[in-house]
Amino acid sequence: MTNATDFILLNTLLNTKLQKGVEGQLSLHGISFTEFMIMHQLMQAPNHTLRRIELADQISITASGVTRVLAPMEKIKLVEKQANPRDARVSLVKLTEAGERIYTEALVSFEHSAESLMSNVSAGQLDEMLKLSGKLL
Amino acid sequence: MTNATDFILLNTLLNTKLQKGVEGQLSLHGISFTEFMIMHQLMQAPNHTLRRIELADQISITASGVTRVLAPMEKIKLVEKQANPRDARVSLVKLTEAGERIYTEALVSFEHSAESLMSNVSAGQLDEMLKLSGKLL
DNA sequence: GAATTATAATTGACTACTCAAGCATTAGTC
DNA sequence: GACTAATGCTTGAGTAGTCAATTATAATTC
Repeated sequence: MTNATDFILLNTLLNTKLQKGVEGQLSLHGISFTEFMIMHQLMQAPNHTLRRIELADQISITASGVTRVLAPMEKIKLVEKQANPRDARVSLVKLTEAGERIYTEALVSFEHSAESLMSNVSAGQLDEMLKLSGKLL
Repeated sequence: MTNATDFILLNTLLNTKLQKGVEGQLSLHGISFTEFMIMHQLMQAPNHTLRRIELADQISITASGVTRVLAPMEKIKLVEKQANPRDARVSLVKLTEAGERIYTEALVSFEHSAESLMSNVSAGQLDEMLKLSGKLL
C-alpha cells in the first residue's frame, strides 16, 4: 500500500465530509453545492457571464451536466441565457441581480461552515494544503 | 473569500480529477471506484468479512447504497453473503477467493495510477498531506 | 464557394447513488 | 414475558449527474 494510494482513498472520504457539511448550510439558501460552484464562477467572470462550456470545464462536469443544472436556475431567475452575436452556437450564461444576492448570502454561510470544518488545522497548515492541492490539480 | 472556502472548492476539483484518473485504470479490471473501496475494506477486515453497516460507514455511503453496490458483486461472486448466527438481522459480507484475486490485481493498477497522479508532490509533501487530511476527517 | 470537419448545446437513455418507508429481528422496560 | 423502541437491511421513488446521438452553426480545405 503506497502513500499515494492511501491519500486518494483518504481524500475521497474527506471530500465527502466537507461537501456534506457545506451542503447542509447551502440548503438553507435553497441551493446545492454544484449550483453554488456555478454562481461562484459566474461571480468572478467579467460581466458575470460565461459560456456553458467554460462553466463545465471550471467545475469539472460535462456540458450536458451544465445544461441540466442551469435549467431550474433559469426558471427561478438566478441566471439568464444570452445569445452571442459573434457565434450563434454559444449561449452565454449570466448571473442575475437576484442570483448575485443569493450567492452573496450563501457565501457567508459557506465560509462559516468552511472555517468550522477546517478548524482542526492551523492557518499555516491550511496554506500548505492549498499550495500542495494546487500543484496536483 | 477565506482560505477554508478556497480549499474546499479546490479539493472538490482535485478529488474529481484523482477519482477519474484511477477509475480509468480500475475499469480495465471491470470494477468501479466504489467497488474497489468496498473490496479494500473487506481485505483489511478480520476473516475478510464485515457487516453491511460497517462497510457503509467506512466508505461514507448509506446502507441502501451498500445493498445496491453489493448486489451485482454477489452475482458475479466477488463477495458472498453470510448469516450471523447471533443476530438474524445482520447479513455479513465476505470477500471470496475470486474477489481477493481481482482486488489484488486491481490494487497494482490503482497504485500505479495513484503514484502518477501524485507525482507533482514530493514524498515528504505527500506525508504532510496525509497527516493534515487525517486531522480533518 | 461547396463540401467536410469541428464545436456548442441539448436530449434520451442510463447509472449510482439518496431518502423515506417498510419488514424482520433484537434489546430494553415495566 | 408482553410492549415498545431500536437496529439491520431492503425497496420504491426521486435526483444529479454521465454518455452517445442529434441539431445547429462555424471554420477549414480544396
